Amino acid sequence: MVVQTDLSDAEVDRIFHALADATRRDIVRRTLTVESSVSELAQAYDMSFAAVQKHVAVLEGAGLVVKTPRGRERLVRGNPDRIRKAQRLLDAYEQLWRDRVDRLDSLFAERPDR
Amino acid sequence: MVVQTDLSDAEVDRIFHALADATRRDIVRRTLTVESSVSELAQAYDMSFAAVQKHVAVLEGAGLVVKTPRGRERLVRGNPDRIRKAQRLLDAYEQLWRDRVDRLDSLFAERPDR
DNA sequence: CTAACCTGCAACCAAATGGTTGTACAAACT
DNA sequence: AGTTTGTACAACCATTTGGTTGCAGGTTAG
Repeated sequence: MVVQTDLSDAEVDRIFHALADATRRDIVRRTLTVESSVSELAQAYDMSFAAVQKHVAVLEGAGLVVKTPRGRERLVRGNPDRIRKAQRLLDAYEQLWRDRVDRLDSLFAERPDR
Repeated sequence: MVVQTDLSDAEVDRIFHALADATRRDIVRRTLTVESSVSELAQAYDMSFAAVQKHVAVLEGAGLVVKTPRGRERLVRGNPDRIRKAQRLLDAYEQLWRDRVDRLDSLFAERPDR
C-alpha cells in the first residue's frame, strides 16, 4: 500500500487555495459530517449548479474531498487525511517559531546580564 | 486589551489565500525564524523587489506577518498567533469528522448486528 | 548637500478565478 | 419509449492575481 508521505509545493498551493473560499470550506464542513451528492450540495447555496460543481472539482483536485459514483449521482465526502496533512504543515511553522524562542532562551541562559 | 477571538469569513479567506503560494509560505517560514527587512527578503527570490513587496503586503493583510519600521527599512516577522488561528480552524474540521465517527460508533453500539 | 538605499504605490499586462448559460449524455422514473 | 434527474464540460465574461516597470518620498551614508 502506497502511502503518500510528502506534498509538493503545487499540492500545498492547491490545498490552501481550495480552503480560501467560504463556500468551499462549507462544502468540506458539510461533507465531513454527511456524505452528499453534488446536486444536494448545490441546493444549499445561492449559485448555479455548475458553480457548485466547479467548487467541488477544486476541492477534489486538492484531495480535500472524494467523489464516489452511486447510480447517476456522485457522492461527495470530506477527506480527513488531507485536513490532517494541512494541520501538520501549519504545525511545522509553529515549530519553527518555538525553535527560535528556544534559541533565544538558551542564548539568554548562556549570557545572563546580571 | 482587546483580544480578537473570532475571524470573519473574509479574514479566513485571506489567511488561506495568503498561504496558497510557495513564495509567501517561504517568507512566513523565514520570518518566523529571523526578522528580515523587505529588501533582504527580496534578495532571496528570483523576482522583482515590487513583487516580493506585494507578497509581504498580502501576508500582512492576512495578519500572518507584522511589519515594524526601523529607520528606512521595515522589519518583517512572522506572527505565530495567526498560524495558530489557522491551526484551530483546521482542528474544528477534524473534530467534525471525529464527531461523525463517534455518532456512527454509538449507532453501531445501540444496534449490534450479531 | 548629494548620492545611494529602502519602501510604497500606480499603471499596465497576461493568466487564473468565479461566476454564468448552454449542450450532451447516462441513469432512473412513469 | 419518453421524460426527468444528475453530472460533466465548453464557451463566455468580469474581476482578481501575480508579475512587470517607473516614479516619488523618507532615511542613511559620503
